[in-house]
Amino acid sequence: MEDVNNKSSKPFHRSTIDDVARGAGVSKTTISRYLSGQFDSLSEQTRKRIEETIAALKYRPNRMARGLKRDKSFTIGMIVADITNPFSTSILRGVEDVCTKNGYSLMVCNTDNDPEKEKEYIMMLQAHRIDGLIINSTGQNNEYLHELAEEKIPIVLVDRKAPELNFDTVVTDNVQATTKAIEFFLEQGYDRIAFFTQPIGMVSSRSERAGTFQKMLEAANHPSTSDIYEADIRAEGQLEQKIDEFLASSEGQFRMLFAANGVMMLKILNIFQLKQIRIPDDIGVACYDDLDWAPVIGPGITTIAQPTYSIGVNAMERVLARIIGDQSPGVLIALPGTLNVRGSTPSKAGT
Amino acid sequence: MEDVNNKSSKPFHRSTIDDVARGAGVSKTTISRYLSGQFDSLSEQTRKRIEETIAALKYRPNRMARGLKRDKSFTIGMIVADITNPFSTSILRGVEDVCTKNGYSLMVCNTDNDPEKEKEYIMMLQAHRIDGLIINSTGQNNEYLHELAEEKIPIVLVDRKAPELNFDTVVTDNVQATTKAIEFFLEQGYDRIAFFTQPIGMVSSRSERAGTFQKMLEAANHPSTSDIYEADIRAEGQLEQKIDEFLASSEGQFRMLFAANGVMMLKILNIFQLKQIRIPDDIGVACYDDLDWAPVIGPGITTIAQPTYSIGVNAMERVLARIIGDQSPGVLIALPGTLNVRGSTPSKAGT
DNA sequence: TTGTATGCGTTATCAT
DNA sequence: ATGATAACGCATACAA
Repeated sequence: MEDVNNKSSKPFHRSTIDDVARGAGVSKTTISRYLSGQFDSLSEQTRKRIEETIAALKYRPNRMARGLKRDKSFTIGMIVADITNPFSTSILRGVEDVCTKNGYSLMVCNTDNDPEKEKEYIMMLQAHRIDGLIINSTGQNNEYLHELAEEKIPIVLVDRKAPELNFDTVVTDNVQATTKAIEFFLEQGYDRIAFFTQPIGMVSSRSERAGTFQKMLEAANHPSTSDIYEADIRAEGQLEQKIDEFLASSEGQFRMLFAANGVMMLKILNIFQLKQIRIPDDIGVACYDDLDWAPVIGPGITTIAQPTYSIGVNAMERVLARIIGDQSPGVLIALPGTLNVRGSTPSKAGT
Repeated sequence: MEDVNNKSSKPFHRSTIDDVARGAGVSKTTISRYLSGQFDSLSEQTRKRIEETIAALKYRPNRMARGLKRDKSFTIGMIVADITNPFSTSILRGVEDVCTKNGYSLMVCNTDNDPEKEKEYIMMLQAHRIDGLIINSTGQNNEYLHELAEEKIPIVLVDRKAPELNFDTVVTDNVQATTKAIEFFLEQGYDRIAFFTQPIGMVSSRSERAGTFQKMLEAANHPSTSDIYEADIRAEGQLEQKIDEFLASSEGQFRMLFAANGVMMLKILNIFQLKQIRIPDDIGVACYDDLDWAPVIGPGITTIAQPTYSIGVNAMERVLARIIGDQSPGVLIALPGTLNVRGSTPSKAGT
């Protein structure tokens, strides 16, 4: 069996533009012209000869060399808070498709919502001279983002706004989506509605969702105006404690729990299961993110589908627009969410 | 508000090693020494001056230039069949963590199991002069992979073997994991066990799982020896048809369905839900991949947890080993899976 | 239609 | 302990 890993066998020579030039009997300038598709300044003859030589030599232009010369890496950086979250990967898919179609490669970085990691990644991507950055930011590194922006590198914010930065931003229209959901919940006649979210902090998507929740319940003069529960799902026991709080305070009432994202919903459902709390008999539930398990759990979980793939596509399209010279002020793109009603949110009347 | 996107404002100058040299009043060679950590050949004085200058100028070494010179990009390529599958992202997490710790960046590519896309990505990564490749291959592009290997680029196969390639390979120990699961199913006393898989083709993980299933049932003289169903989950109606087939043929028997991966399991559960087939009353189920919904669906779904994160870590560690010179023949690392028994697979006796 | 020469931002070799 | 210079692989201005 051939030992493909033996580095010492022969000091492998990767062919360069010079090799191709020599092989085709022309200058490297001519090869370069071929590579950049300037076929009209090439004779049919030489063009064919170049083609053959490239194939024979298995020549692949070195992107680093090209990038160095043209000051363009043809790679895009993407920083996500949690690559494990289907929300992120779906956006990633959208970004990737647009990248590929336009000849860009994608460098993916996962921060676990850790500002320190995020900072490291920003600097690393900067060192790679990325041509654009799509980021689901923690909001703690605006200084470094701003530095990137000063270098004329297009930056697009995803899922989280940062008005002070004036970057292009692509998000779900959280006010619209939340409004639609709450309207429905109110119609169903719930006496108590709990909103469960991860710590709101400065994360715009969280504050918009919680804010809309509160405003609407106030407007409806609903008893649950302050039933907003913040819990760090990584902190042992914290979520369960908040759940117990709500369950105790709403004992016997027609109630539901609205989770601000799919991952949190799943954690909550786990806890419910341990406590033998039944859905929707003991409590109704609904959440953001229409993940693939939603139809299958219990009576089906009511969800708000976010236009994730589309968010990715739009984000990358903004990057491209900036690259080709768009200099207008930062644009905000808010894409509508969709409410999927399932069995987990019955009406008080009994439909 | 400052217009950070206005490219024409001032022709931004990104500082280079020359700027730093000038600023610190030394030669670029000295700066280069500093950058590569050769502090023992630098006076305390100049070292501090360089440090200050770098900070003042916000200098970031250009990785393309460095890569060009040293013939090393410090980036790793990762090609996955489906980034949307939690199985993939979990591996990705492992790969990423090891990358970051060692100063490597990660280029992520998603093929949708399309050999053509895969080929494009391989060539693109080659053009970037990646220092290593981790790939969940379709198996249709061995020619190009081999070409990469000839260029002494370490390649690690993940989840799928390709013995003819002699690459390092990291997988779940499918025989071990499947054996453990089937032993359990047999103990539970099922009269019929269906194995549902995506088209086996040349994918080693699929064939090993199906093969082990078949061998074990034969050894046990079990009636389900040929209850192996292949279905393309993207083909409309195909999965449902196979399900109907099995349901009809096993009517009234104590039976279960074993799905070869989590995504497929979810599709099947969807179909069961539509048909109002109850778990485990009408049929038991189990699957590969211990995804986060498993404990929460129905009575809890029995699963085989794959050591995904660890697969990623091991894969990247193999890449690093090759980079620092390991020239031994391709290594196979088979990591054990874990059986998680839940309510979806009751015993005939009634436990 | 084709070629020559220079430079992109680094590192490495050889001096001093 | 520090510098001058060449070279990495390519694109571009300028010539021919």
